[in-house]
Amino acid sequence: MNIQKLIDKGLKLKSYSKDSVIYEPGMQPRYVYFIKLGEVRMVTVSDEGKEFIQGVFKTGQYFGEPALLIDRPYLAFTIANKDSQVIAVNKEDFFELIKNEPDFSMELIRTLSTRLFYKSMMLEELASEKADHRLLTIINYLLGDIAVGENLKVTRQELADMTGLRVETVIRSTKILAEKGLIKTMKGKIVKV
Amino acid sequence: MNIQKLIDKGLKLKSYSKDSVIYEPGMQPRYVYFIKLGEVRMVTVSDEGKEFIQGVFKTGQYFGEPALLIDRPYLAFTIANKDSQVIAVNKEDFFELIKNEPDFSMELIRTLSTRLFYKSMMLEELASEKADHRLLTIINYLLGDIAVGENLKVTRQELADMTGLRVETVIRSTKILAEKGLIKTMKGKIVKV
DNA sequence: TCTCAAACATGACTTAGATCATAAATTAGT
DNA sequence: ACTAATTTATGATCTAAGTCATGTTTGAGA
Repeated sequence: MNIQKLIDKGLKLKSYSKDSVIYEPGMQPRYVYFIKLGEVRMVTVSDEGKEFIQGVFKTGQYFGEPALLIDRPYLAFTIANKDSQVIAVNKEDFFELIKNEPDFSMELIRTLSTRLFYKSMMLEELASEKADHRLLTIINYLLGDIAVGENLKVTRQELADMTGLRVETVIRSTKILAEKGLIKTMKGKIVKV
Repeated sequence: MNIQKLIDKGLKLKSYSKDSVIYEPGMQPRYVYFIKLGEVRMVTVSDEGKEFIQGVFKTGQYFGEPALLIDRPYLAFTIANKDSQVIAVNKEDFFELIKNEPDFSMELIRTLSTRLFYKSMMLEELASEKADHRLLTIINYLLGDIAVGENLKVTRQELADMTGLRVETVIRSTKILAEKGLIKTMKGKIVKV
């Protein structure tokens, strides 16, 4: 979906400063959010305060549709990772978009499928595999996005919040993976080889 | 989607006997499967042989689209839970369906959203919560589908395979939940109150 | 280049849930 | 109604990962 098109339609652009909350669990969904600029993380928080990163959304991507489409309160927080500008598209406009822009509708179906695929993979990992395997799987997944020689701009804490492990475990496990030669690290950072 | 319509179009009806495999991990997707009659489970299996139930699909539902839509090999097995009849719709026909049947396209978007919602919920559970909480969450989820007084036709093993726990743990935990009055059991079966 | 906060590291101890073994209760098929 | 096969049950260990405590390294901003 072309963001400019949405702006042309007169839809409102909202700004969120780093770490501000866009929506939180329990709220009734009213908008789908298209990111014009910035980055947003979607996290669920357990009763004991443990965070789990459900996803990260970047410039050009959108989030919040599933809850809106099936009309159920949000499960997660979405929080700006950086100062961000988003366009909030209300329900009616979003349904219009699906109806009248067949390309968008197809694109949405693909996006949802991709996310579903990722979640299925992670579910399998969390349900069945132990720390090392779990870690290696997301590391490889994240490495897919970057170029050889680059390093992952992700902290151990973030890896922990994506795998359901604790920082200490992630630290110990990455060390083991590096020793086994399954990943390469430089000054703590994980680099693509 | 109306199954009869698909049959009228001359699409082939395939039969699978209980426990036969419809597709397995690694295969390149060629069809989307509409269930005319029966029931199918989608399971991933870890290296150590542990099964995880990704989903269960019943008469009138369809499965296998995400992999086909994003053109990635299947992650899971799908296996007939009962003798089943399914219509295999090939890629071209499926894309036709999305393009030419706006109702179907909307329905598909909603279906994908619902599954995404369920997976997000389960991910949060597996990543952060302990056995009892995890179990109670799927039990309540499953109870949503049945009437008061009815009991869940799910074995402890199946609950284990949905939560990533082991049978013994599920057995011990259900007992605890029943003692706490959070669920009700009769002759081992969990009943809706 | 110095300082402070964030991120990484490591050891010691605890624990939830896995594993293994064995038995009782249900259910299904004849 | 009777056997065989599932499914549920329970006790005794074992272990991966969590927890807690206390460093050390790295990097961002003055």
